[in-house]
Amino acid sequence: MPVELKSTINLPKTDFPMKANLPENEPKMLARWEAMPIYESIREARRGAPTYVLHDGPPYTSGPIHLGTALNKALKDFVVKSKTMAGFDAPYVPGWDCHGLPIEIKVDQQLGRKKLQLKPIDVRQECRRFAQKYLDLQREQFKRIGVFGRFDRPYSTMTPQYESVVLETFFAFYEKDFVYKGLRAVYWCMHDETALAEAEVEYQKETSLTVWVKYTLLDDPSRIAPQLAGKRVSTIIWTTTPWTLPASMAVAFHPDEDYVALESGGEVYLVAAKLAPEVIAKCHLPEARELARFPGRRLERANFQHPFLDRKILGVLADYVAMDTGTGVVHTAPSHGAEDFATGMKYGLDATSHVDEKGILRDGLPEYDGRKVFDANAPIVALLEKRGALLHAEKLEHSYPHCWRCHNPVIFRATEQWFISMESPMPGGGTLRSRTLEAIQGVNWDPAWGEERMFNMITSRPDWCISRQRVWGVPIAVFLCESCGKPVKDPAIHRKVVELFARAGSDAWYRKDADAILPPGTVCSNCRGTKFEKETDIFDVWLESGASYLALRAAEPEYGWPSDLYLEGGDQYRGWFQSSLLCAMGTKDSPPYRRVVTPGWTLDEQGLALSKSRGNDVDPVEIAGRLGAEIVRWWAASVDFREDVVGSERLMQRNAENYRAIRNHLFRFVLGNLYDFNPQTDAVGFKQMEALDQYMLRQTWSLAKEMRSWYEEFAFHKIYHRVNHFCVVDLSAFYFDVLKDRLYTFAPNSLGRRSAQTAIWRILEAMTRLLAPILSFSADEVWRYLPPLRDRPASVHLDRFPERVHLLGDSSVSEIDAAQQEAFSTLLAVREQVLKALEEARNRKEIGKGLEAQVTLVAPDPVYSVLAAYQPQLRYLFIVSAVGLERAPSGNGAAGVKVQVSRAAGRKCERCWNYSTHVGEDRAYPTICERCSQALKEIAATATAAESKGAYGEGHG
RNA sequence: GCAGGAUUAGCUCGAAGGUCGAGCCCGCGAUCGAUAAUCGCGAGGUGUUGGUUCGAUUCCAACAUCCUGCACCA
Repeated sequence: MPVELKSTINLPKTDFPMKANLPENEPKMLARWEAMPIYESIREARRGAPTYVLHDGPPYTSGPIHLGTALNKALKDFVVKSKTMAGFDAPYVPGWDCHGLPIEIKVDQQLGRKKLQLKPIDVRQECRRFAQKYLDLQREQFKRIGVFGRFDRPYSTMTPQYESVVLETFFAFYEKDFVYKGLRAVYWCMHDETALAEAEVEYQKETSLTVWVKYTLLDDPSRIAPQLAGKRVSTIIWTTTPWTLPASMAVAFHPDEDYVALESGGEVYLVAAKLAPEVIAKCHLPEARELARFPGRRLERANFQHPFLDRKILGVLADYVAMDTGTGVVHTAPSHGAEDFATGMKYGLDATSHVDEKGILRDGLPEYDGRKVFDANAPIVALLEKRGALLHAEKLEHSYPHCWRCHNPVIFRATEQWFISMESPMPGGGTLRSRTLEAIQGVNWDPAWGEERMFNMITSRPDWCISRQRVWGVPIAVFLCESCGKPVKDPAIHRKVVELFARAGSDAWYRKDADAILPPGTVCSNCRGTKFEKETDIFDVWLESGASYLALRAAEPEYGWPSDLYLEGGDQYRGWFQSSLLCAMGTKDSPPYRRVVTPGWTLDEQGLALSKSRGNDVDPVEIAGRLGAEIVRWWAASVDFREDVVGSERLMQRNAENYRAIRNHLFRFVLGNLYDFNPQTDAVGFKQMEALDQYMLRQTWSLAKEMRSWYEEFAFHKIYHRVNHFCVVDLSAFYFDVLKDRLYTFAPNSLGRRSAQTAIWRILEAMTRLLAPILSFSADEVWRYLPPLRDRPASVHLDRFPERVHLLGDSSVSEIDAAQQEAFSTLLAVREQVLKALEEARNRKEIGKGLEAQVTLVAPDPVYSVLAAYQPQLRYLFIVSAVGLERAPSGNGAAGVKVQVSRAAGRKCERCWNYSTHVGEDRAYPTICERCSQALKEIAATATAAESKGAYGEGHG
């Protein structure tokens, strides 16, 4: 084709790159946002608008973020940005959870033996440094994946202001008498003299001496079974820890399992039926004979004699009594086992521990008193033998808990702990538990099963143990009377300590002596004592994070009550959702959230958890550096987050491909065809537009409404799939393909071309805004390539979602034109038939591209009349050179349309590639068709006009 | 063991008591005027076993597998 002819074709032109080069360009965009600064600009733009508060759950600062964390933050970002674009003032204050055991353990490991020489205040300093390091790292990582928020002033549980609110929250419970101090069995390392958390315990193989011990029944045995009247009856327990026998307070039976009374050698033994054979063998009970059989519950509250102490032992029931080893009868020492303790509480048993912090037995018989627990085993066994209570002893290898740090065996030991009672009476009636259960029903749980789950957990949870024997946390800042041990409860003193914390942080508790904090002349209300010591325990970190929204509001009262949304993983039903709820109920008697949304877990393609050691780990920051943060975001939008989601390298790759399609199909194609379009002067009114353009604009407006409602229900994956479909199928494969003829070959300023440009411009303007919450980088990149408009904000993120006027241009245009809608769905259905027929012709080598063909349609009514009405458009819709139409006598719908394909008549126009019988009629251009001839005349006329007028501005500059 | 959840195409998803469907991937082809692009055609599936029903992938029950919490090895 001659150069001057080629130059009359309006080919796309844009600097908007096909290759996103996200890893390189995203940081530039981040720098631009930082310079604005974007978060503050958005808040400013929404000042005075109704607020929407998503309260951030604080991630723990002990390492870099992982894919689950990234998903969590991306989802929150989608919510905040979409609310912003919907017109809300949606602040987002990210938070971090900095205290607690995992950090203290890691710091312990770093310090090694040095820790023993350090004061608590120094250890805390190390922990603070550790937490701050990861807070800073995570902050950068969240920003890198495009999250907007108040990152320069986040909330953190280790700031003085926050710590003071934690303490204040505790005092609110304390002053209302929700708090008590009591015993509880915890893991205890006697070597390190400290309580251990579950996380600090590791199991190792250990050989222990196990014993079968006789407990004699004190009651009249006929009350259990008449056959036992007058007999000498005992039960047999089995234990691997003989040293706990001095603390034995009860024997536990399974309520529903069968027990038998075995007579042997003139005595009767009560053991589980299922274990009777084993007991007979091990304890050498000759000629054992079953006298009676009954369920374990018959033995509840029976009285037995302790084998060597002057103590009545109570028969109790417990579901955990197992029937696989032992005797089916469990000796119960409430001070030395978690379950034993719980059972003890239920039956009101004494849980006082007579084992001291060094693991030494106190207040016992001379045989074992003063010995370390494991050293007491042998003398206790000897004692049992002497008293005739030992039926059998043997060695057993089993797994036993050990201290993670010194690797010595640990024990259970009842110690004093602080609790918030779930049965605390509330001022307005009910208890903390019952009022919380009521409140749960007023929250919008999403998914809905959350309500039942939380309800069940609150129903069955024990009192909240809020104390820990650790240093990295907020101290329970209560004074204890030195003479009577009673804690001081005085609101005036509490206020003073809270103020101290707010001023100097909780480190002050470690720096100052009690006397320096307490007002002079403080007297114990219990014993009139005047000397006090400081409680050394710290709070459970869940109490800290549970106070997060209270802390945020204390600092900035403009945050309303309650917050609109909490969004965290399912593990937070036990954690943050629950602790936040209880803290809010205790202080404000209402839940802290209106709605709770729970994403699923992030797993690999096999459904396994992601982990570095497994090698299936996907690092979101690494992906951002290699493929782009946008890809992580696009992935986060693609999955149905309410269920477990899959994250893998393969999926990231696929989403990178998919992203590229959106970029080319939508962004680049439209921008390339707007190079000479100035909306102020070139836009065509809706009513003057081509029917196809009108139809596509209405489709887009319908999509916009759909997307807005999906944003409202957080159905991001629906947005993802619908947008994908829209870009690939509706736009690229159909609309844009059809439009190329009009955009490229029509005279630049012709109505047909301007109509198309107006439509694609409006579509892109709308889609850019609608995608901004998810594709935050790309949308803002596109923003800078869009034709300039007055009042266009500096960033898409400062703008709002499109309204009807932005797509339909005029409120007089109806949203829906049912007839047009119907007609196009018919035309599209026929189009499919045509494309199939063309493909068949292509396979027969009759044609190559569609324009080499002409088709004849034989259609029945009502399809025929639709086709007839749109006849002049059909060749463009089908991208062929000519369409003939005949009425068929009968048939059914679009599927009944017959399509005949033949080679197009005439010659190929060199300019537009359509075939026409009129090619050659223009003497100036003998190789072009009549349409092109007309177009060239228009171009020439415009050029002449422009010349006479002088400079001609080609759209925007 | 307890509580909650899941199972639909190779992958990510959508729908629905009535032949399920989309995009990607894959195969074949067209095109070199969206070109490290674009277009067309094609192939491909409801975890297992029962029950309710004219009809079940959908409703119900069991089972299997997986995920998340929690409890536990005296």
